[in-house]
Amino acid sequence: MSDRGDQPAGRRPRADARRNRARLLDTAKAIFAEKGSAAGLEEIARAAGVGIGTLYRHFPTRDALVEAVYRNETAQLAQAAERLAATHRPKDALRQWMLLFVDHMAAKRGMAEALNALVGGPSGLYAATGAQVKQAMTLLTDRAVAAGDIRLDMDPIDLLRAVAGVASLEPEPDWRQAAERLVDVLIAGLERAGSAGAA
Amino acid sequence: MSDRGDQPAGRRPRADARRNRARLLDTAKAIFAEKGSAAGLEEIARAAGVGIGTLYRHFPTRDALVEAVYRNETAQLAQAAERLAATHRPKDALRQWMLLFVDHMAAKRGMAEALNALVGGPSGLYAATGAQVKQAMTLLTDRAVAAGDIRLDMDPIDLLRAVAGVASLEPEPDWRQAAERLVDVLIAGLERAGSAGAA
DNA sequence: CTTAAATACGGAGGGAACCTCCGTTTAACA
DNA sequence: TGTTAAACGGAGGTTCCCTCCGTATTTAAG
Repeated sequence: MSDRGDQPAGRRPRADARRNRARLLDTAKAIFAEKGSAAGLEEIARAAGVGIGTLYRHFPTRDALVEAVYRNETAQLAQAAERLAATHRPKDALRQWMLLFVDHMAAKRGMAEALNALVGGPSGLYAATGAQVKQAMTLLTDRAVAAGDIRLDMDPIDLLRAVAGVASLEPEPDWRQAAERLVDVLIAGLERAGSAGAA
Repeated sequence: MSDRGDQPAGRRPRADARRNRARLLDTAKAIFAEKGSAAGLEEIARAAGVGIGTLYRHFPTRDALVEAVYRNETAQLAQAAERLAATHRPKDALRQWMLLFVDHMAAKRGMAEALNALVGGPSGLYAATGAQVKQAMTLLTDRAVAAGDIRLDMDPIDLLRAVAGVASLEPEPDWRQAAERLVDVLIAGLERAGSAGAA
């Protein structure tokens, strides 16, 4: 199962509530992975063995459900950023983490779409998880800039958006490879960004 | 109005059919620009003063309508590619055209989404218009490669996808600027692509 | 153990959008 | 002007979204 859930104070949450919540998360994860995050919510509820009302009580919006499902994934991603920052030289850490980001999109097909949206809104939905990703990326780019590895006069999150843009479309066979190439092109470009605009 | 429409042989197409088709295109263009290409089709039909059945007869799927609406825009884009190729040095032409691509996304807000999808499927929907864009991009990158300006071991269309990824999200204020920066980073990266992977 | 109160369950049903189907209307051509 | 192919338009079936509320279950107090 994939969630712990805190209850700050008062009565203990009911056993069935916790059980159903966990079931919904697991089921949703499976179905999102298979059919993308546009899958029907009624289908998820049915597959989880609960009523549609229960789904909506736990996750008032589709976004809330998507975010809850992928909270674990993004948490892993954030952890990895810290680990890489501790064990690799700045530029390598950045590059590897972006590739890891690609891998996470590759792992579950439906996740591409979700991660894309996750990175999407500055203050919008997904704010909580989106911030994790943003923070991880910022950590890595700041380090690389400080080390003099790269120059960066843009929002680092836009680099991820670019990668996501390549990865979030139809399942072409060499899709992951394309994303990897793009990462390398971006890294190479960052090493001298600012000197290309002399048209 | 925005469409000519050919009729290969036989009876001349009816006047009302041509009129309604043109109205639908103009109305759809306006509404897509305002609300994105997810706007309701019934709304478009109503605004154009025709029945929903008429809309579906002319454009059997939502994609068919979107493609028809943006066919002109992408045709312009394709023309611009040839013009730039004729008047600029290869690398500059490529860069300028990618910026033009950004401008087109900026022009009509709803178009970002549409262009994104346009560039999306390799053989999927939007095949016809998508090919125009792909061809333009390929022309420019081939030239730049031949001139020795850049190295390119990836599908050139992925570069556009990356740009589209940055541009197709929430309306951040400095959005167009971000896309421009990305173009420059990409161009810079292409000038030495292949040497960054030495992790 | 019993019981009251709080909490959660589940699905009926209203609403919106999609798309099809077909009886009616209109324009093209002789 | 008459015939006929083509086009019109909207009613209605389907699917999904989400809300609302009567019923069932769990908790914890007595």
